[in-house]
Amino acid sequence: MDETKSEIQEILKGAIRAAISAGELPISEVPDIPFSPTKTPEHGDIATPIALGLAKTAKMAPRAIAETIRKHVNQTEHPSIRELQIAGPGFINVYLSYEWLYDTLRTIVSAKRDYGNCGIGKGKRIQIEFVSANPTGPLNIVSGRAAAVGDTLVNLLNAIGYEAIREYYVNDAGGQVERLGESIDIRYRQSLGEKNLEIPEGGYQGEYIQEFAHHIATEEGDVYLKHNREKRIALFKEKGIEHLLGQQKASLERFRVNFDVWTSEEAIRNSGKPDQIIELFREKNYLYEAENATWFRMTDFGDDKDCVVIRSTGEYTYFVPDAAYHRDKYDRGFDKVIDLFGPDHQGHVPRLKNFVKALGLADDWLEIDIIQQVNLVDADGNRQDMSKRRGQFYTLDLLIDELAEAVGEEFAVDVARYFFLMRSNNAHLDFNLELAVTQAVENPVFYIQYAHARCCSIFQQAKEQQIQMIPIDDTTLELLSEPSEHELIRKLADFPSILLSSAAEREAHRIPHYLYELAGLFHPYYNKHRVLDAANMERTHARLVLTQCVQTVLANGLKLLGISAPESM
RNA sequence: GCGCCUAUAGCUCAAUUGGAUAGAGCAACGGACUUCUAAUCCGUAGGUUGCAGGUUCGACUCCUGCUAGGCGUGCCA
Repeated sequence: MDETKSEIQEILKGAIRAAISAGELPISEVPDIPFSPTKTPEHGDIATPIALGLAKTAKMAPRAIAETIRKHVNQTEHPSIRELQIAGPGFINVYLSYEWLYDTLRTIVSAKRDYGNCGIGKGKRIQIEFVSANPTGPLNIVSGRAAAVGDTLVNLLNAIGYEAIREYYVNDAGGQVERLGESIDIRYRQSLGEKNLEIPEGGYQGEYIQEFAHHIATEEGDVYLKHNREKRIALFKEKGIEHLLGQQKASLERFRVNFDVWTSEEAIRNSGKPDQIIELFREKNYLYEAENATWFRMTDFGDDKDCVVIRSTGEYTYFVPDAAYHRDKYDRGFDKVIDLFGPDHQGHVPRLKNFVKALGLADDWLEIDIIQQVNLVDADGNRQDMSKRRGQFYTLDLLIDELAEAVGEEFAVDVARYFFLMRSNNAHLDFNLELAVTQAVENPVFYIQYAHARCCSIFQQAKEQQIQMIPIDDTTLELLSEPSEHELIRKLADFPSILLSSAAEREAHRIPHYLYELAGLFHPYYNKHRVLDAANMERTHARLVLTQCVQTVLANGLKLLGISAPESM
């Protein structure tokens, strides 16, 4: 399709050039030819608003310009153009020869699993960091959204020729995990019968902490009481991280998200890189001392406030290991890194970017994308706060469990992933668990999967009727002459550009919407026309090719989303 | 106060770099299984794109102001 587009561009440019020479178009330069999307087949295969754009400089009516351009296209010289039509305020609608549709099918059949992919990324290495939840509790549905989106983004980037990997930053250092250790300690001692203990301010109230502490108490008894409090907290912190991180890993695996690299904040802190960075910043005179702390001159980088990098206690704030972590990413040779953040870390974005700049790295090396929040709403539509510390949240596992009861385990993951992936990243998502479960059965993902299953079923039937597939070159594709067939093939032809723009603009949700539209063309076609017809084998073979192509594109798209493509339902 | 995100059909959401008549699903109503799978199809109905201006051939999209909600905003991450 890209080749066809540039061919059309050249033809139109030639026509404009000829019109200028003939003195019929008073402009000095031949412009680039933009294309506008054709929403309906009535707008042709390709459409351009070029005449509208030239109206001002040429001081002519757009339709008159379009007419002039059309006049200078010698159609007999260009068999790829079936018809040029001028429509609306002055759009030039290009109807291509049907041959391009059949070429699309040939392309799909030969590319198969690779159809839609391209090499634009040239093998450049990209790291995407996402989820990166604190190891202080189970993953909630917010992390589920991030996991689904990040995972798909990596698939998309790999499909367009990058070498992308998934990375998870484990915040196993700092105040939060300290509170975790303290909270386990309290629950542990309570479990052993100690009274008058309370979870401290900022501690973790969730039941899972009680259960875990109780488990330690019953399994290992009071052996930890022989240590002093500080030592106990350190031990419990370590035990807690191991336990909760293990839980998170299991949840992610169940959700079909497999990270390539897990990086520990503790390890970064101990690597010496934070100290090197402080040293570097000091040399560059980015730091100063005030109020007993060490500050970074963020205002020199355009921020309105400076920020503390070394607390009065002597500890680094999270900025330092974070900057060190990004330095580490750079040292590992990534051409680009993408961080997916939640909106609660939005304030961190300009600062992290400034730190990266202070390290001397290029501005566009680090990209930070925000995935908007997921709000929990009750049956009346009222928002409920989620708080890991207070123990109020819905876990990803609970979501999948509930969905699994309605539709089974495999489809539960499909439904959940689709649910998160169909939204654009900056849509604030109101989540009602009850509704999600009752609507699971009506989830649009089944519409897509069912279309795929139907394709498979046709081939199953063909096999039973002993209808053999024949080579595509021996197939009379011209028999695919129904408008609905042309529309289907046009949609199939869109896939590569949808994939590309979806990856390039980090808009994973376009894939689910595209697949839904494709299924939405296939189902009516299936209902109206029969593929297998013993009385018309020539057409049967042509339609089998079309069916195969629909199946291929659906399967390729679903694979990008990490959603299964069932052969029967 | 300042910064970011959001506001589209009763509900949940789409709409490619500014393009032609703003689209789906759910919910409502009426139809279609002796058929390659009815998790499907066909039809009806549903809109001042939060409000007010501006930019231009053209605005859901860009700019300004306003309203409402969410998030963030110097030693939590």
